[in-house]
Amino acid sequence: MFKFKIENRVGKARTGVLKTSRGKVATPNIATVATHGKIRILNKTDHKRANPDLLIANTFHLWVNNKVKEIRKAGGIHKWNRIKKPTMTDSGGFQVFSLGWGKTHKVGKVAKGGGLPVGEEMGGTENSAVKITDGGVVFKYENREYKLDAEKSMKIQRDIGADIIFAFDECTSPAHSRSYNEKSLIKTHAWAERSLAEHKKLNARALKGGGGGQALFGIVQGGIFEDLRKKSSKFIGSMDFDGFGIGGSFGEKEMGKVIGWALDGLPDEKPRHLLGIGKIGDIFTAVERGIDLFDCVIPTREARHGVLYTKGGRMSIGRSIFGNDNKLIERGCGCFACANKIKRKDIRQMFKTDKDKARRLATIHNIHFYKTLFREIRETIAIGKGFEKLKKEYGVG
RNA sequence: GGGUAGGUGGCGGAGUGGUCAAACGCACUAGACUGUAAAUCUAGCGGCUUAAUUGCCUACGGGGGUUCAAAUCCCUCCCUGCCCA
Repeated sequence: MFKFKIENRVGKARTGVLKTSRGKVATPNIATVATHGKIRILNKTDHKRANPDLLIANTFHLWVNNKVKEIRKAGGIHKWNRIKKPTMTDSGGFQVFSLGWGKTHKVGKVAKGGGLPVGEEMGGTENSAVKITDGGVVFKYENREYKLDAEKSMKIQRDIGADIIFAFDECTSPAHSRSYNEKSLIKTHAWAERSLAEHKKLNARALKGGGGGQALFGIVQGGIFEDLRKKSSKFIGSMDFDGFGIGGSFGEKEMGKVIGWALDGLPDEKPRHLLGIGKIGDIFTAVERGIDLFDCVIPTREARHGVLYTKGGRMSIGRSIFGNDNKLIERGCGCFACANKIKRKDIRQMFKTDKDKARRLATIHNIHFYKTLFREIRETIAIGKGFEKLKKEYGVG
């Protein structure tokens, strides 16, 4: 089952409800990253404590770690990890970038500043780890080769059995030229058609066999180029996807514009997911342009690295100024750590003496923080006021 | 009492005649992290100074000596570990 209903609107921003067979997700919302099927460092109990609304696992990493067979035998990811939360899987398209050009160019998907590309294929031209052809992609990963394409990604994602899956695409690098993006977009569009066709086949078979259907989201690419983004948006938006992902790379500065172009040709009534974005400021930027869903490693990865989020700002809790800070991580926070009266100086100390525990508590706190952020965003949209004020509360603007 | 191994930065520990303010760890300090190569990575870490890796000063248990030159060789004293009595 998959349904999406928009409930409130303020300008282009909207709230809605996504219904899956694992439950409802109020939007806007963020999927917590659970690459290998569970959130890093958290145990079973911690997952309940953190209680994320939505999870996203990763096709490529589950596949190369030989987990897919196990998952299929167990009857899908929800039975395998025993986490009954609406779940998505990414297609492996991001690894085409992160393990390939991302390493060559030494950049992430959001380049510092903006104004890229700096030049034609800047920062290196040898992408030896990932070979990309019209047909698909060959990854050289840990001394083995893995061949992935649209059909294969769909099959694997079917085996994993998440509620929402993504089309196979190529995420380009922020250092890629216009001409590279043009050629890449042709591939991504062809792969979108192949993904959709394969998915329809597999989904029909699954539904006939009494299994659960999955929703498939197509992905808009096009780099930082207005015409390419709009073209992709129109092309992908006209296809029979259940929802859409905005993928690819850009610079910090042009993010808002790129999101606008990428949403330009999408049907209004279907959900839009901004892939891999999750800094607080970026979330506000995206929500006010009409994004419904996000996913990002920031809350969990930074937690493990000792960054705790509060409305007052990010705290690198290892800093010496917190050595004597008797305040709670955040006053009024209802997360497991704060409810247990963990003080800043305590968790700082714990990062030295019991790192795993500190990382777990920090992860739970940050997930809770993001949940609160999104709940408040939804509330301001629902009552039609307070969005700008909320931005300020979160130190944005 | 005899023997033996040692004493280097906050700690552990390289170095055994010149290129040493001194490898490498740890600790400490600061920074990064945007569809997880990430339980990770970067940088700094004697003092003062400079636009600068620029310049100066202090350091290898204490004292003395050999040498153009010593943490490195010699003498002596002190201290520590271990073994024997």
